[in-house]
Amino acid sequence: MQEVLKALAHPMRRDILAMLRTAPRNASEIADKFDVTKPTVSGHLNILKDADLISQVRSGTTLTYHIRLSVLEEALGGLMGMFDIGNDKDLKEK
Amino acid sequence: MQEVLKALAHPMRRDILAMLRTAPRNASEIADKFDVTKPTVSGHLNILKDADLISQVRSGTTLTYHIRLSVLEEALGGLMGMFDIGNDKDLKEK
DNA sequence: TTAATAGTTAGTCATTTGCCTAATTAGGTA
DNA sequence: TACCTAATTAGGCAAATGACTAACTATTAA
Repeated sequence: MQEVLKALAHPMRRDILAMLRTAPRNASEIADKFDVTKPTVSGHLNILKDADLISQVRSGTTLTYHIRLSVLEEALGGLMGMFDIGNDKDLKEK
Repeated sequence: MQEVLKALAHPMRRDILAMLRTAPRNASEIADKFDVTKPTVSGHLNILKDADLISQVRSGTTLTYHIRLSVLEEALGGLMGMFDIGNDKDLKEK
């Protein structure tokens, strides 16, 4: 969870995840969407990968990135649980 | 949302929020729970306050901190929405 | 094997973070 | 007033972050 929250703390990384939510993309496609250099994007991708929020698949010279939605869901779920938020389970207070 | 996610990225700040979730506390009570100095805790409280995740009420010399759960809920809700997560609304895909 | 392309890693630098100690502010009380 | 306690702000420092340019690795194609 710590890794995931750190990863989510940067807006560009959230935007990368959001664009991968639609479809997988390779590094160049991702980099084109942002006004920074490729190495910078590569760094952000590494952080997302360390948090296990994305996976990569090589095909020739290109690396395609996929979002790992379940990891995101688990982290957010854990956070909600930590604060007892989102329990639609109609108020089953003790 | 940016401020909230930055605030949530530090474990001590999440723990502070979790303890305020149970009941309001003053700065000393909070500081006692952690193995750091008061100024350090005060710094974390400032960051939580900047994110609007807590509010403070003075009573004499003591400041009592309250969690602002709605802010947390909104931020997490926004995040879920950003990734289309947690829509229990039985799959109403377009 | 030489070259071209996709992408990463290495190295540098400025800024931010997180912690500490010391000093200061705010309020209550003798 | 003077003093005590609660808590903050100020200042300093090491480590982490986020960006860049330059150099390197990996794969395909001529």
